Amino acid sequence: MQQPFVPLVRKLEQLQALTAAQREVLQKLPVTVRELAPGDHVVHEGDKPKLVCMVVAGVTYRYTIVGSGKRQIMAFYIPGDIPDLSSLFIEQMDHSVAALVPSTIAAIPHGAMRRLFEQDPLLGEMFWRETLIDAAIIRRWLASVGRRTASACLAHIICEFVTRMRAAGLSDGVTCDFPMTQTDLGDAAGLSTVHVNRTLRDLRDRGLVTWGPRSVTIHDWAGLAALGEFDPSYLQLPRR
Amino acid sequence: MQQPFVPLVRKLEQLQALTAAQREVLQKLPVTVRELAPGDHVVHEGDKPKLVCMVVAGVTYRYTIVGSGKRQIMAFYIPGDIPDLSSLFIEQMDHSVAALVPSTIAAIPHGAMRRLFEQDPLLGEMFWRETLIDAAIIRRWLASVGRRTASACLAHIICEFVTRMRAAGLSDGVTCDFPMTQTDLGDAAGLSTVHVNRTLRDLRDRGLVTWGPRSVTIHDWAGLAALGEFDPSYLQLPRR
DNA sequence: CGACATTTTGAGTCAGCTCAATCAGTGTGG
DNA sequence: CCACACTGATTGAGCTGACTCAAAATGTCG
Repeated sequence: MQQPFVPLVRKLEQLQALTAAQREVLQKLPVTVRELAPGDHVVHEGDKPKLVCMVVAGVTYRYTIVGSGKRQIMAFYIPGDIPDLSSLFIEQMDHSVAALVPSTIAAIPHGAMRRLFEQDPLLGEMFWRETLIDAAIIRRWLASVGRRTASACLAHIICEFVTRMRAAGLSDGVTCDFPMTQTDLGDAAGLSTVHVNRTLRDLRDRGLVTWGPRSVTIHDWAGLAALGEFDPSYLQLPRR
Repeated sequence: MQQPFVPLVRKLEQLQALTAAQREVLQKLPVTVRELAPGDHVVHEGDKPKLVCMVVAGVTYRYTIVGSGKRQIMAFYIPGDIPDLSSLFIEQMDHSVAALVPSTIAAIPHGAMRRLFEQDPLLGEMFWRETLIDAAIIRRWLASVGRRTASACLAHIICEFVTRMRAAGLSDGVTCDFPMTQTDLGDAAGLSTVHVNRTLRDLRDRGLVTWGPRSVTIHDWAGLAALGEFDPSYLQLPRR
């Protein structure tokens, strides 16, 4: 099976190359690999995890349920991401993380992560930076949900996901696995499933994207990015 | 004038007492104190700051402007908060921070912060934790804006602000300075000013809150919290 | 093939929007 | 002390983007 740290190392190295020692320290972290079926939870709201979970393969998402029973998805996580890194410093989960598709995750004990940061504070700062990028993504979503139209919001979500998948080496930037259902997209964008359906049809009718089985193809990147006001700089990816 | 670090030390000590050494190291950080008028900027989107700015007095807010010219406010910051701590690890600002009312901020050079974290990694982790709480707040806003009604969203914002002000020793939990205009609240909640006005009137008519000049009084905390589905645990305040 | 999940469409409704005034509070200059 | 300017709160009226309910069509998978 794939070395679990490959996606993470790849991501961290986008900022700056790791030393051989750093790479080795990472790869020696004690991990427990786990396979998840769609809908299986990584953590539940209210849990007090003693591990952090890194996505190795698949897609997971962060969500919460509000009083009326509605769900708000707050992020999608792809290989290399650590959705619950915050549990290292915030004891109790204030949201849940679950798998969207069959996924592989690697659990690392909190203690091992803490020792890693003591041993190599620069690695600690790199992880801190990752949590800041995660926050920047959420702020973009907030701006989209609060102040953009349904079509702009969905266009932004599509552009962002494909860009991140591309950076992870999982898309060529044109066609991309896209496993979210229309219900998922609605819960991410604060829209009803019906309205997502009509809005996506509109994107298709405008010649921006087409849909395959659990995948998208972007036919007019400039048009889609303009519609979604998507500027990837907040993702802190290397210009390519 | 007030020691600039008093609000920050107070906030950090809510988790655990600082050692005398830690308190001293903090208070020896080189700061430049600056007074801001309402609307003055701490940083602009696109800037590459070389300082971080701590709120000493007043209120600042984080916002971005979307393509249509609409503004989305993404956080309010009160004394003790460091709105742009992320600039330490993310070079370019992807949003702006400005003063809502006459405010005092203290600027600390990035280099001094970095040395602080080297010198005392535990302090570094405390600051990391603060950025994670900031992210948790944004996620709550996302859930509110995406999936709650206008009245619930505004009730949540009010409860959260008063709770944080209380924790900072700036409110008794009943009456609180509340300097946001209805336009500001709309830009925070993703609503129009007109609708904010009607929704706030509704909260008043239900006997939940009354409004003074730049202040609120909460008459029925349980009712307001229930309406806004407000559970303060995500703020990581000590139970009192 | 059957059961279930997902997408699609139609039709009617409504929360929240825009436009347009009006009213109230505050500060400023004369 | 008053007129004026300006900001912010309030109200009315009509509109619309997005919602809900309901059902049909299309996958998908054991």
